[in-house]
Amino acid sequence: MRPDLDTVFAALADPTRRAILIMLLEDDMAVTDVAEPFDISLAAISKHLGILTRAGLISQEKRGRVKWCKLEPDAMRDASIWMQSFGQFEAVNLDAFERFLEAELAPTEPDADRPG
Amino acid sequence: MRPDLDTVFAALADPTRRAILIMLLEDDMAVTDVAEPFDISLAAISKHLGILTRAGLISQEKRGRVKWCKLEPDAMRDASIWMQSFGQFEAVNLDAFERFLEAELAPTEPDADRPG
DNA sequence: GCGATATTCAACCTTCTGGTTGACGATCCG
DNA sequence: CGGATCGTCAACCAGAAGGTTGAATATCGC
Repeated sequence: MRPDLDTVFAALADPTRRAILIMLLEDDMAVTDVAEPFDISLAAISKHLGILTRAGLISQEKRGRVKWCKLEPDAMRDASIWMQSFGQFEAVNLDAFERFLEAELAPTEPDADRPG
Repeated sequence: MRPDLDTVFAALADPTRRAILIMLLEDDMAVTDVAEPFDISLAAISKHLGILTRAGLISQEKRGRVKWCKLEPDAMRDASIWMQSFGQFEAVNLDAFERFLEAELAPTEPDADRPG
């Protein structure tokens, strides 16, 4: 399923949720561990994770009593593509960014498990 | 001034506002002309334009009694970079990637998005 | 000056959002 | 088994978001 841009952008509009996404860049995490650095209730975090899940930005898998949260970058790609239609970001540091990526990606094997 | 990601993403989360941005891709427009294809009041459109302006996504310049709206793609730039990091490059070395992100985004927004 | 046009302001309504707390269903472990 | 841990649910609340309408402000053109 492809959540619409409304849902994705709305999910991204909250700083807590963006912080969660950044945390998940490092590694998959359990709900309790996601909640740890924040000053809000576990229930609130649980809601945020629900919103991120409905937006397709993460997925959640329950193993035992622990629910693991995993980044799902595909949803963001759609939104990213939408934004790029506004194009002309040439002023940005994309040069630096691409050089960085080349350096990072070149040594490793191209990922086989990533659809198109 | 650099509006923060909260403001930009929140502005993008509304379909009316995204439609307005697409219209402005073609050409600068007066407020009344922006409102024309929509089924909501002019006042509502005026509010949307205010939100887009505060997000830095457009600018408004008054000439005579007509206020011209102009696309300002720069604001989308930060958000676009932020998103691309997740959308396309999650397989990269994340430590290095985060340092890159920090360098790109931190100067304007100290740690709102990066707890701990 | 006056009426028409362009846009915003102010007040209001309803719905959504993000937070709380307390109770609950599962699951692990001693 | 029984207690602790993990996570969600339900009810509730304050405030923000998106819409409305009607009045107000500016500017244009005659």
